[in-house]
Amino acid sequence: MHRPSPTTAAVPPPAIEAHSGQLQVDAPASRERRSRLRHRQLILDAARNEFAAKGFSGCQTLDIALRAGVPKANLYYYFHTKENLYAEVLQPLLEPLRLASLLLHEDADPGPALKAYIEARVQIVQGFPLRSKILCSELLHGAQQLPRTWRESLEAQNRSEIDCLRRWAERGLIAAIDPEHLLLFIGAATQTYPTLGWQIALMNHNNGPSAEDFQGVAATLTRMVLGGALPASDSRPELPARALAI
Amino acid sequence: MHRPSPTTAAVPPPAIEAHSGQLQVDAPASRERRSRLRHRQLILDAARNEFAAKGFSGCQTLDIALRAGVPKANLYYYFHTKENLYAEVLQPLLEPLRLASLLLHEDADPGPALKAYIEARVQIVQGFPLRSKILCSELLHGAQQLPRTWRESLEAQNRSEIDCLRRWAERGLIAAIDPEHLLLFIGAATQTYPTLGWQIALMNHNNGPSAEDFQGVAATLTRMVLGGALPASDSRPELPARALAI
DNA sequence: GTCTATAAGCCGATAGAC
DNA sequence: GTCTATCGGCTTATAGAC
Repeated sequence: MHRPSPTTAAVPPPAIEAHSGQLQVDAPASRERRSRLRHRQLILDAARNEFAAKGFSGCQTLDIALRAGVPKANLYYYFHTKENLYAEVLQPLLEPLRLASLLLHEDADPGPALKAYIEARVQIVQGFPLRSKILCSELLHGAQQLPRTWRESLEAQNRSEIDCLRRWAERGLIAAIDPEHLLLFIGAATQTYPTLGWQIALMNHNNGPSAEDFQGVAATLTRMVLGGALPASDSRPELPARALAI
Repeated sequence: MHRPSPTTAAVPPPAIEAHSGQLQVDAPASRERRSRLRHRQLILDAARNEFAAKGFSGCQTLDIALRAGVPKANLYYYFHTKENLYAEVLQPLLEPLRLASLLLHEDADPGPALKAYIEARVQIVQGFPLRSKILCSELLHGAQQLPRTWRESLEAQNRSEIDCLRRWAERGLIAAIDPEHLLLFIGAATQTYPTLGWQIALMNHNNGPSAEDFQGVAATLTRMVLGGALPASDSRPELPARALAI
């Protein structure tokens, strides 16, 4: 597309923002205004957790209100509908996903670009674990609850990424792996933690994945993708592409 | 509950069983008995599709009944509750998953065992695409709708697989990749198709993934796992495990 | 066994007092 | 802006005729 080459990190802002919302940023506002923001944020936080735990149709607005510690009507005062609340919860995910997608462009060097892309995707999951989980569930069911524009945007990103990988493969820069497979694979793997968080709870870490876990995900995934996707540099076992199937 | 056990169709045979239910296999049964089985199967087929499309709480029993072409009450006559119907839909997945899990045992040769495991997992997804999707969504939300025994069984399998990988790593038979990461990774990737089927619909194939697609998944995944998980046979780029992280 | 008609209660959303 | 009390519709499940 049109990108100044993937230097180091990818997605700029999302660093922490894991659980509690941002503090009130503007000082001069009146007490009412601050309260308004705070209540909105309380509800958004509660909604994020409830949606992540039970899905859109699996959770109730009453539960969200109870978790937020506000009356249910308050929730409708601020967000009007359950769908709106859902969309606002997911909102912060869109821009980082778009930026990550831009890392895969035809003129980039596949190795560093894939590495940066994987790191960006992992960072998104690390920075927005619950929202990533919600989005995963949403895609799983056809994104029926997503605003049309969001859905179209995500579709376009996906097409662009596939095109990039396909051209790389045509030019012999990466192995002739189906671009769809590679991409779905990266997407599935980076979303591994929010997706299969249920299994993770069984493991040694009981308080959710740590920073080291995410480092491990990025390292493992990058290693596997680069090991499998880049053309064989020298003599590797060289598995015949079809020999393993079914 | 109180059912005379569905004689023919149960758990053992599931070989194909992709979409439509099996035909009536036993000849001598009375017409009523056949009709009973056929109606049960009609409902199960409809339920599988509805649950896969919208999730447990996202779909309604009325929709299932309409899709099956039977009155809603019929559905409750056969399955009593929505939960029961859900569990019966998922049932055929359990034994294949257990068998696949058994492929990872400490005494096996890691390379062939991992290859066989991946193929088994991919075959499960290929043989039961909708059920796999349903189970994925179920795990995503904490398996809250699964019978307790099923949940415990899946947990035990997961622990066993992790233990196997850990011992292999301790003995130097595979690279020192976190077993959890490798397993989650394989699970996420094999479930790629049912998980992200929505994105796949955007691609060249509009009628769902073909047998070639599944071959490609198994090949790609095996190549990546073996390329990344097995100890470097000779001189490979050799990415330092932590250099890539964040 | 099959199906219509309805019960029971849950849940998103709102009216309206404060 | 906040909250209680409640509506109205939807959804699981059943009663009871056939």
